[in-house]
Amino acid sequence: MGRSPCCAKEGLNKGAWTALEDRVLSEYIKVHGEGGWRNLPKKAGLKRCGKSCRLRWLNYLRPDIKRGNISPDEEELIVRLHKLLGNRWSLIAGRLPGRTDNEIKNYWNTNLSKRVPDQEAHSSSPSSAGHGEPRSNKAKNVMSHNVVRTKAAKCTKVFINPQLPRKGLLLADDHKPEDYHRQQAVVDHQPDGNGLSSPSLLENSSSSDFLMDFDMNSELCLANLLGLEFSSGGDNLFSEEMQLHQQYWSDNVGSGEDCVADDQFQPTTILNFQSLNSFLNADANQGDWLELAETS
DNA sequence: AAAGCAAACAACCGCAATCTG
DNA sequence: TCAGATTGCGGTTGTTTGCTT
Repeated sequence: MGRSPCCAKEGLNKGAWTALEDRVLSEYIKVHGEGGWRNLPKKAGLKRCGKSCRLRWLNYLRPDIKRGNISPDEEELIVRLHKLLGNRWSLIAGRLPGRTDNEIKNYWNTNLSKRVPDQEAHSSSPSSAGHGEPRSNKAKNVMSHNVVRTKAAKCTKVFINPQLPRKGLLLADDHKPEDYHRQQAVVDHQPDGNGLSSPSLLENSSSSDFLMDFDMNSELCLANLLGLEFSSGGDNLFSEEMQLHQQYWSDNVGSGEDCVADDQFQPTTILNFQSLNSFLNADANQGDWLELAETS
């Protein structure tokens, strides 16, 4: 019943890897490079499943891996990223050079999940079920209820239409009302040294809608983001809005709440409607006010 | 010293996403 | 376009290690 195994199990080694197996795998990958995991064991002469080889390489044998001694800074970053992203270990690991998703996951489950406030542990960490609950409790991965998440997409622009009492923000392209007139002024962006944008006014229009491009560099480390500030581009029509966004980001992104980036941390801005409501003094519903405009 | 227990961590498994022919 | 193959991710489990009694 069920799906067939990923590879034939007969005669394959399981359990801990030996030093010899490690050496064989490392040597093989040095020569042939990563990839082709399914056939790798046969070619390398290992009695292991391809998945097992991949895991062993990625988590332990790769030369650029740091292991153990997670620093307080890293720890803090893990906590914040987890609050932001939930149990998306690979994404979290991607922000911590040299750390693997498995290590971070283990570290979280054995150390951090016990320390973070109950509220968070329960809302975003299914594996926090480790608090005395049986291991067989197969909690599925559930995102924090207050985190909005989308498919990965390069989304950089948030449109705000103040004419719809601070809730007119746009819907995703698919759902945009036909009568919507995008008369926004356009705020251009000039990436600064942090890879962030420094919006500047390009064009104005009779409407006070505007477009802001956060343009976070895909390589931007969250550590940079946590302390980010927008430059408002001087006194202009949009200063107030800029300040609101700056306030939002420093209040919420900075603390890791109610905001999430896409899978590659590509330029994506997703604003939780409750948070936005609170600072826009609006009463929007999800989908009422937010648009992520795909730019690629 | 030994048994019991819990914590830590390495590895496995199933599923989903992505790739490829 | 689609089905099968492959890869990657995250939850779970098994084993080892260290502490306590």
